Amino acid sequence: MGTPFEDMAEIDRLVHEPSRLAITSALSSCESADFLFLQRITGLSKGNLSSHLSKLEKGGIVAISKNASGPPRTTIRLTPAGREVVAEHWERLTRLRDAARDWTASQE
Amino acid sequence: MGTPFEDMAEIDRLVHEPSRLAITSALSSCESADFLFLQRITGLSKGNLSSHLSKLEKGGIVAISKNASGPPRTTIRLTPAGREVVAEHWERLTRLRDAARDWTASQE
DNA sequence: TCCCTAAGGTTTGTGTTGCAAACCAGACTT
DNA sequence: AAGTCTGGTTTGCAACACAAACCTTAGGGA
Repeated sequence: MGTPFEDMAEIDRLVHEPSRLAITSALSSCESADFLFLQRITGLSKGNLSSHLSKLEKGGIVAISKNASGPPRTTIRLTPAGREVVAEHWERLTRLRDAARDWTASQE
Repeated sequence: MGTPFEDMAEIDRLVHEPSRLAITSALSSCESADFLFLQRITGLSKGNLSSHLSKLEKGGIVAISKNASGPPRTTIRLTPAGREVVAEHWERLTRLRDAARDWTASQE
């Protein structure tokens, strides 16, 4: 029920935001990645990356682990739930795009 | 140059926002649509729809025309430039998703 | 003619974001 | 001791999304 257009209202803005879309996409192709690696491939500043990761963590999308002793080093991975949310998000986008392509019905 | 992840930084937030993604998608499948029609299929409130349309208009994505006399009636269509921006946006998203799928290189 | 209502928008107010820039702090190196 | 690398937090601000209040024109009834 509801057009794919209405469906967009339910989109998950947590994942949809461009920087976070980049982060989750990068993570979805690997088991885990560390902070500096994510920073390099996304081009984000560390402050920015840090706050995006905090939001993703709070939302249960990623898990963050730091090694307590030794040099600071942070490892990030998608949680199983996060992996699902990300997949669902892409499916929603795909549905919308396909609907836009195929949809020529009752306009008035 | 630059990974598709970095590429996301250049995403057009004007189009990327969920409601506007729905609006532009709906418009891309038809020549033009009127205000009430867009409101029905997107499920947006009129106030909200109005402000989204204003932003899209200011950004050159859509053209808005109103019939001066008679009952109020507003017609919206994608501009040629807007059609291009929207297409480019979807291509960028597709590139990102495909990259996430295919990309298993050098994760140190 | 004068209200009344409804359609179709626009404006305003408010809380939330995203971002840059500044600051902080532990561990190694020299 | 000084410097650098790592991984952050905090602060300040401008832009945004949304809801709710407001405005305007058209037509209907008395």
